[in-house]
Amino acid sequence: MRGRTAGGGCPHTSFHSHTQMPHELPKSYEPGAIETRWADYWVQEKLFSVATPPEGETRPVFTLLLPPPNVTGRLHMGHMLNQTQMDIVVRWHRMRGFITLWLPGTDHAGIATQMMVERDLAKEGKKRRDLGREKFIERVWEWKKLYGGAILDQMKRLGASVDWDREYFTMDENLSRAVREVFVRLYEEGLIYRGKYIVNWCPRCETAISDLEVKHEEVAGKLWEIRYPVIGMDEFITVATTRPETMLGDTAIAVNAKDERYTHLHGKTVRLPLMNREIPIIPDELAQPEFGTGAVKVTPAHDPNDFAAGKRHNLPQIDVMDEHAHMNENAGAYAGLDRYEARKRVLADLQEQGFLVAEKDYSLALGKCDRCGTVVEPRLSEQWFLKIQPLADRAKEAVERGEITIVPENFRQVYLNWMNNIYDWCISRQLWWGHRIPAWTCGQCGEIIVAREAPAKCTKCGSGKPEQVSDVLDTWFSSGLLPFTTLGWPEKTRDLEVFYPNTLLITGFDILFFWLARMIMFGCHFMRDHEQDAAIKKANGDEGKNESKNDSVPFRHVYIHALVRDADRQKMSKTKGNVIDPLEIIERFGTDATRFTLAAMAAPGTDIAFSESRTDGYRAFANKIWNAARFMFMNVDRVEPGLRPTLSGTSVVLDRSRSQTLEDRWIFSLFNRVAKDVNEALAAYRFHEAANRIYDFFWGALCDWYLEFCKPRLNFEEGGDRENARIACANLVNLFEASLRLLHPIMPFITEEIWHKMYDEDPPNKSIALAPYPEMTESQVDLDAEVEMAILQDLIVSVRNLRAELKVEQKAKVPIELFSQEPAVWSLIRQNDDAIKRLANVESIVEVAQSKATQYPARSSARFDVHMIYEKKIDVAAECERIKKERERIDKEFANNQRQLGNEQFLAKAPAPVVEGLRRRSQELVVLIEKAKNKMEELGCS
RNA sequence: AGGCCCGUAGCUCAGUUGGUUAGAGCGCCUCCCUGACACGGAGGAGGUCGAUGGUUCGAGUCCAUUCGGGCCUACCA
Repeated sequence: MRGRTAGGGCPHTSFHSHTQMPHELPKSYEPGAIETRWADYWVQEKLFSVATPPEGETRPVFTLLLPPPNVTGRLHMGHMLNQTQMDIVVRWHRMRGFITLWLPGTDHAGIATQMMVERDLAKEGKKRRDLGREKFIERVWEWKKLYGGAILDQMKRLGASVDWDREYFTMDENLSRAVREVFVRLYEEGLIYRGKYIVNWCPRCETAISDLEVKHEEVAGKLWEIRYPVIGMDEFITVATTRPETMLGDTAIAVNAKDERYTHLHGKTVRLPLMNREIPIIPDELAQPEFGTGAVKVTPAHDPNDFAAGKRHNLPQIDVMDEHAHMNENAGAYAGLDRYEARKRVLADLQEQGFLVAEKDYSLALGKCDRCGTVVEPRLSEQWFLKIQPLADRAKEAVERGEITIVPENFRQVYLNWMNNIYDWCISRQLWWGHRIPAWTCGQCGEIIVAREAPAKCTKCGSGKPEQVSDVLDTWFSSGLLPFTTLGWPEKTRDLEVFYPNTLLITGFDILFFWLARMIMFGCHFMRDHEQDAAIKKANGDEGKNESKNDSVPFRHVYIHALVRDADRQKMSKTKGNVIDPLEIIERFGTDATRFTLAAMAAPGTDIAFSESRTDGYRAFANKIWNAARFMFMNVDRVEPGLRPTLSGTSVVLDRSRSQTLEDRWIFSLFNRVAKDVNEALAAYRFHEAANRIYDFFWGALCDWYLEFCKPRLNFEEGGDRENARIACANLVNLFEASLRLLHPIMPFITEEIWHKMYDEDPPNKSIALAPYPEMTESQVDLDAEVEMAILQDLIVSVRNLRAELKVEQKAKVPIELFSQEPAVWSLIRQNDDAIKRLANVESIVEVAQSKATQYPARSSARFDVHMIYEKKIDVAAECERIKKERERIDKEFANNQRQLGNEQFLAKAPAPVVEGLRRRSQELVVLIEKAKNKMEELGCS
């Protein structure tokens, strides 16, 4: 239900019926109902859906991909920060006239989703193997249908202006087809290979995981030294290990060839304790003389370095564990034991048999599964790998050459460092949920067939029904393709032509390598011959810099956002229990206030310590806006019912033809300045600057000064001029409307609500989101007005200041005497006599020919002296104290100025405006010092 | 082991290429329920910018060292 809260009556009923104001607004802003209403409206009206632009389109394009949240996910503060920033940038571009596409979707999240469903199954006492692969996958799809949309629904509450018609899921048929295509092409190009290598294995998830999915944790462990008897000699060789149970799989001892301590043992063998196996001593660089004893055990099946050494020396690989990290039949007497149990027994037995030499405290970086925390076990297994170097080279180049810019810039270096030290990527996972690898094994001859569709028979031996490999692909393999697959690849679609490369990517640094790096690798590889529509590329410009740029990159700009922490700067985590639920915050303060908080705190590169008190403050800001609107409506309804804004392009319309009051000139000047700053801030992702600038303008300038100045003009009934009131109203309405547009990207809901009301629910666009964004109009910047206003403000504040100090009753009006040496100041004060009286609570202003600065109570500025006529016992001591303090400050500054101005080096080297400014200030200071001195004398201060 | 970031008012944070008097929100103190708003208005207190040294006419800002806090990358047994 949209519509005014007052309901019922005709909005244009005449001004005489005082019972019914057309714009009746509640006294305070309640965001809840208003926000959900507009959130629904935006989705239902499909306001942000983008049709494929036809040939010949000449508008600039802005494309942004939503980093797909896991289907299993629930919205957290990180999402909200990310999405708020994206929405701000997206709304801003849309309002600036870009064809703006923001693509939403979710990620199938292999391990996470499988775990969720396995947990459900466990409640029924079942395991996934009880169901079998097909049934299990059906079950996952059911789960996805039921819960998978939750996070996207939550997004709607944030107001995210995405194109819901283009929502994707990484397991959609078209995206899956693209994944198969990519796999096959990479395989055909020789970039994907299969082989038996050591991978990171999670015994709980029962799958291989990539290097990135291993989190290292520094723990206090032990280093055990074990001695192996050298055969045929009365000697032992001692090695050190942190994982003694792996010694069961040792197939050699390595020593460094240059290590003279062991030269005499070259070519000898040792007897492996517990297993009673004879293994050689080999010279290999694996052993570093400086470390430990200089000799190292070699276990090719359980350690990546040992694996490599084993290859060099043709050593057997003895795998002593199974996929659950239990010891297997190769572990002899220890078969069947869990790895840690086996460790205990092995150590005990070694001890007993006299082979354990020492047990030392040792700090080691233990690798744990990112997903479940289980200690990762290096495991020898058959996996699929992506040869990364060729892809990384291009991906590196794209960033080095500036075809992709990264903000904040330090992440550029992080990215390049990583690319420079990259290893092949293990892309196969032993899971059921995910994109199954498009490869088949022939049961007959063992041939591996990689194909887009299931082959009917073996391509080599011709026997029937090859079986598809059971592994699926790493989830990031498919999400790395999204920038082009969501636009229709491998088809050469018009969408690709228009929207690729994406303009921007906003994401967190935590998936810099997982996702961002992979998108760049895949994009540069698969889109290498791509060219964006020339007209659109030109329209987009980037000041012309884009035109020479390569169009294979997945996006032209990257903005990396910070981490949201709790108010005590602690990282939020479920285990710590300090997670702030954004929806709960929204419930309490409103989405707008929450968004504003995140924007205002989002200085690039700095983590955000989310504090509710800030949000509370911004809720007050929303309320302030609401009440300023009430004030405006109240006056419009009284002065000129039915008055609407004169929406004209990107500027604010100032009616300069008739009334040109100082406050109008001033606020319009300021507005334009702010518009300029905000546009610049947003262009540089300086969200906090944009937010603060608008906040200060709206509250500190518009509400605190402009509206106060306007009041008498609007009040024509009390003898005012009705025409003047009309002009004031029109200007106020236009200014307000433009301010709403300026604020809209950050606070979309309240701005939408008020904006519609300004047009009596019949606005020129379906949404303020489709109205143009304000830009600076140079001609409306009015420096004189700004200077004049500053003098008036200074005067008013001075008088308020005196009143507060003398504790003059709030209601009492006092006369003041004013002096200035400048005729211009005189006329300024005369023209604004009424405003000064009202805002400073002054009864009368008497112009005096002689300064009364020395008579208490008085204040001075460089431009005027004001003396208040008020009979009250003066606290001479306190006043002296105040002046003294002020003088100290001025003296210090003056001394500093003189020192600099007396310095020839400074005069010679400092830029002219700085010297100029200092000189001007010095003159002011001389005046101020003189005034203060006189006053002190007058008062008889010591 | 290598790299990165942070340390500014009681709290949370701004302070773009070094340039005149270091800012904001919240909190605190005083006064005011004035017809947009007490989620408000007016005024005020509060900082030797972690420490030391250097570059410079000039440093919160640049450099070095150091202390404290955080993060990322790394196959050293």
